[in-house]
Order: sequence, then structure tokens, then C-alpha cells
Amino acid sequence: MTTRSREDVVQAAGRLFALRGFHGTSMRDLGDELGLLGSSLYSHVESKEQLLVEVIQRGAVLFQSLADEVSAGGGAPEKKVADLVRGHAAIITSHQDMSATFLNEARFLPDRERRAIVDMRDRYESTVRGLISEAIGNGPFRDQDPALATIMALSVLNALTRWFRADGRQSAEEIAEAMVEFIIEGLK
Amino acid sequence: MTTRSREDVVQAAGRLFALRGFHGTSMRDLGDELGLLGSSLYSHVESKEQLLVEVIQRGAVLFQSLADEVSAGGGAPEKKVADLVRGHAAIITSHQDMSATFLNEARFLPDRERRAIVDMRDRYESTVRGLISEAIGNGPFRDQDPALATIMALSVLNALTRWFRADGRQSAEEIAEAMVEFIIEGLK
DNA sequence: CCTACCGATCGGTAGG
DNA sequence: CCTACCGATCGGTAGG
Repeated sequence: MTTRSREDVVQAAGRLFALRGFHGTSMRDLGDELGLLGSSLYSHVESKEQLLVEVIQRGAVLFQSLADEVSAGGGAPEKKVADLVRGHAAIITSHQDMSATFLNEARFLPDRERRAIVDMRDRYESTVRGLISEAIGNGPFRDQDPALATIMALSVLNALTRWFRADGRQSAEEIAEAMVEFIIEGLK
Repeated sequence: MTTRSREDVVQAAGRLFALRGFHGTSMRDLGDELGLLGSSLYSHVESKEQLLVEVIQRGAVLFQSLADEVSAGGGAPEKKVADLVRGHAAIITSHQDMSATFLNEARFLPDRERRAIVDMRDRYESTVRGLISEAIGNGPFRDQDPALATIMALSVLNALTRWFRADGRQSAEEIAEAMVEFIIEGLK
């Protein structure tokens, strides 16, 4: 067992925060996970809150990047929505702990950081709503409230944090395709 | 300010557990909410865990009753799915705290109670899967994996615990109808 | 329902 | 990364 890096600590924190929640995880729990004492963690990080901040900010950045990518990418509105669904599913299935912590524990962030994360989440949602609105205006999707349509689509995707298992019956890609179909047919 | 009943304590516990989580809520917080000391709560309840058990069991019962009701009720498979969607949405929008606690905090239940709740949740999901399978077999829904279809439908509904506001732009009924359409079109 | 309290655990620090 | 520790807070109890 070699020495642990700050990166290892952040990873393990993501895992435990996702599993037991921020308030259900003590620094001693986190130490156990890494094979050292709770107090020893403080040579790697400043505070427990800072760990939460770091895990969640990394999650937020992933979704932000996806939104930028899909917005800049080409194709018809319907295709952009499909691309976003695939990308969103891929983020969660390959960073499940970070995503779960981002979605469930952000309310426990210190005020300033919480506001910043809520802003990022709002911006992401706005981008998705923009894509869906285009597809409503251009025809493929039926006339409906874009805000509600967006929430419903993201609900399907975000629930992946709760039930996806990498060793499950279906691969992440198969699941993503089923979600593309469900969401797009659901909006037509 | 009159004296508090056990019922008041359970209600307030549901509210705080939904808002800040089980581990993020102290008995002193709960006392504050009710205008008394944390230690005074113990004349109403045996333990903090027992409060969690009570809130969550009440939630589980609501969904169980809905499943029984819809199963016994008549109509084509597609109509039953629509009824279930409406009923599930109604439970969450009219018992949001209980539902959120049921869905998010059950992992913190003592072992025995947690297993019982997981069983109830599994039975509920089985019932829904049965209805969806019927609608796949009978034609209205396209051929697809019923388990995944069920998870996706319930994901849309359960996310209501996260965003629904009684004073929002749309009524609970309007939202429920939009979900009926989204889910049923998504499965066709 | 409060007063007065308990042992356990929490996040965190000093010093090595 | 550990030893040794700190004050604060936790769930909970005895007695009134």
C-alpha cells in the first residue's frame, strides 16, 4: 500500500458521499476507506466541506462541457437532443459517484459554492430547454411546455445515478439508446 | 401554542428529513421546528430512528394501496398505466415530504425495517412492470424491455419530489396529465 | 415539557 | 501519516 494522493481522497469522498450522504459520512469513515486515520486526511485536504465542494464542482464541469459541445455541434434539433441524452447518460454511467453527489448533496454546500453550483445547473437546464424548444418550434416535437418537457427528460437521465450498475444486464450504451427513444417519442 | 401530539412530531420530522436529510437533522433541530427542546421529543417518540421508520412506512403504504387499487380496477392495460401515473403523481404532490423521505432516506433505516421497505418497493415496482408488460403484449406499447420501461416511467414520477411546488405555474393535475402523455407516448 | 446531565462521536489542530 | 488531544454537538436519560 503506497501513500495516498489528494486525488485518491477526493475519489473516495465521492464514493462515500454518494453512498451514505455528506452528513452520513465522517472523516473517520473516509480514513477507514483509505486505510488511514481520520485526522491524517487533513494533510491532504483543508476540510470536509472542501471535499464536498471539489467532488461537486467536478461533476458540474462535466455537464457544462457537454452542454457547450452539443450546442456547438451540428445537426437538426432532434439530433441535438439525442446527442445530449447520450452524453448525459455517459457522464452519469462513467462518473456515477460524482454525479450522485452533485445531484443529491449540493444542498449541503457552503452558501457561496452552493449558489455557484445552482447557477451552473440552471445554465445547463437552460441549454437543454433551448434545444427542446427548437425541436418544438421546428416540428418534430409536439406543442408543449418546454420547461416541463426538459424536467421530465432530465428526470429519466438523472435517475441513472440511483439504479445503474456497470455489471447489469444491459450496457450503458444500450440503456442510453432506450432513453433516447423513450424521451424523443415521449416529446413527439 | 397548544401542546404537540406524536402526529405533529412525525409530520415535522418528515419535513426536516426531506429538506436536510436524516443525518442532517438533529433532534434539537426538530425540537426548534416544534417550539420545544430536543430532549422533550422523547416524551413523544422512542428514538430518532423510530421517527424515520414511521415517516417512511407511511409513504410505503400509500404506494402499496395505489398498486392494489389500480390492479383491481378495470380497463385496458394502457388505461391502467395512465391511472397509475395519475395516482403516483397525486401521492407525491400531496405528500411530498413523506415521499421524498421514502425515496431518499430509506437507506438509513435499521436493517430489519430497511429490508421490509425494500420489499414493498420491489412489490410496487413489480406491479407496475406487470401493467406495462400487459400493454406491451397487447399491442399499444412497442416491444421493449419491461424492466427498463418501468424504471424510466417511475423516474419521471419520482423526480416530482425534487421540484414540485404547490404554488408553481402548473397545477398538480396539469403536471400529472403531461406525465401521462410523456410516459405513454414514450412507451409506444 | 423542562432541567440537568451523560458518554460517544464529530470536525479539526499541534507537534512530530 | 500518527499520537494525543480539543471543544462542540450528537442521541438519549433521570427526575420532576
